[in-house]
Amino acid sequence: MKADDPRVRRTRARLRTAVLTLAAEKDVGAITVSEVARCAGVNRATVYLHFPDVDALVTDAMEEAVAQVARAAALCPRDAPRDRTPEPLTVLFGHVAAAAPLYRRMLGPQGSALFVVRMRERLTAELAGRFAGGHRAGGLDDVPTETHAAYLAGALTGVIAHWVTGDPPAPAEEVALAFWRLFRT
Amino acid sequence: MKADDPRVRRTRARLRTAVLTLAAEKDVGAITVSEVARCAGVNRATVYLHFPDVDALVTDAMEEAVAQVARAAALCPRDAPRDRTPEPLTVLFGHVAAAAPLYRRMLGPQGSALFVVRMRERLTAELAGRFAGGHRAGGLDDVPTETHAAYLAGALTGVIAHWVTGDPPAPAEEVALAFWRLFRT
DNA sequence: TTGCATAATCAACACATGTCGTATAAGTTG
DNA sequence: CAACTTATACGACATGTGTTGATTATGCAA
Repeated sequence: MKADDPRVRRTRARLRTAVLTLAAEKDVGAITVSEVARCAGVNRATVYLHFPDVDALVTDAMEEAVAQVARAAALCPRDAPRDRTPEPLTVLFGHVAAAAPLYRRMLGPQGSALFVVRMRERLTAELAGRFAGGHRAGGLDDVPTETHAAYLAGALTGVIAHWVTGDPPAPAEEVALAFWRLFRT
Repeated sequence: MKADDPRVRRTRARLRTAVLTLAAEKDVGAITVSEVARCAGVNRATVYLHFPDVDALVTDAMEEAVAQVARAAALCPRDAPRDRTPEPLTVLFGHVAAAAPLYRRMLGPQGSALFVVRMRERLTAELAGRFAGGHRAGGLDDVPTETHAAYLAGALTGVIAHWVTGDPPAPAEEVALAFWRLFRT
């Protein structure tokens, strides 16, 4: 199955659009393969030619969102002042706030384990790359890079999950700064 | 549905045992309601009287494991020496190592979002309780307790997830110490 | 343009899900 | 013991899941 075949591109695009359409109007966890196929005007069996299950399908559609988060996180300069949220982090939390219903769904009990895993993996990889070679403060140079990255990726995921499921949700600015303070300590 | 009705207790116990039996011999993510009912010698419809879906069923059976992790995490004295892993943390990572296949499954792509959420929630609650009233170092007293707890709960979850999915898995003491160093920084 | 490769369709399969209404039997209370 | 409450069993239902084999059509290349 060549990814650059026009037919493949067309079908996948249709599926992605269908998922986002459905995700906007109903419980993401309740999206079914049948629905997506129907909504995309594609045969149900065809879906299985591209994705093993509905989770992969949904996650693929979310990939872009996840990538944004990961990139923004990696952009944070680690030596920025403790009491001012760095620009990329503000952007990150703003992005999550804008798509809050989606994140609430995906990170909540109805969410997708695959989504959580991908988000953490992506964050971990991005942060590990950021650490490579560079000196880390606090005598942490002997902590494995990967573990350090996983620690922070988990911390960020945890804060976001707790934030978006909060009622009422705290202001993005506030949470962003709190996270930054915790990170910079 | 009274929880102390002998019939209810019997049925739930049967279901819990059935889940653990099945989990030991096959992919946790592939456990079906039908199977559990069959294995427990209970009618399939009866399962739905107690649990909304298979995730809740599995998570219920795992509750004890999660509780252990949360309790151990909360027991860590925050002023212990930087370069020696505190006892409870050693116990915690040892416990996870012992049940590694289960955690690998539950925290991995095939895992249960509900399990992840419960684990994080439980950790967050336990840690928040630990923070209540106490003074936190590093000028973090103005960071919301809940956010701080969510940060650490996520960090721990992240490190564990990354650890148990590693191939080959790093030694428990090593990861425990790395986590402790990160926490104590 | 003609053929070839293969993506997509279609029908059908066995199985699982979640939800009924009704019947049975276990447990509780008088 | 007898009358009640209600957990469980049972059968049936519409729907979804993955998968398969045969068929149609689309895109590419000689």
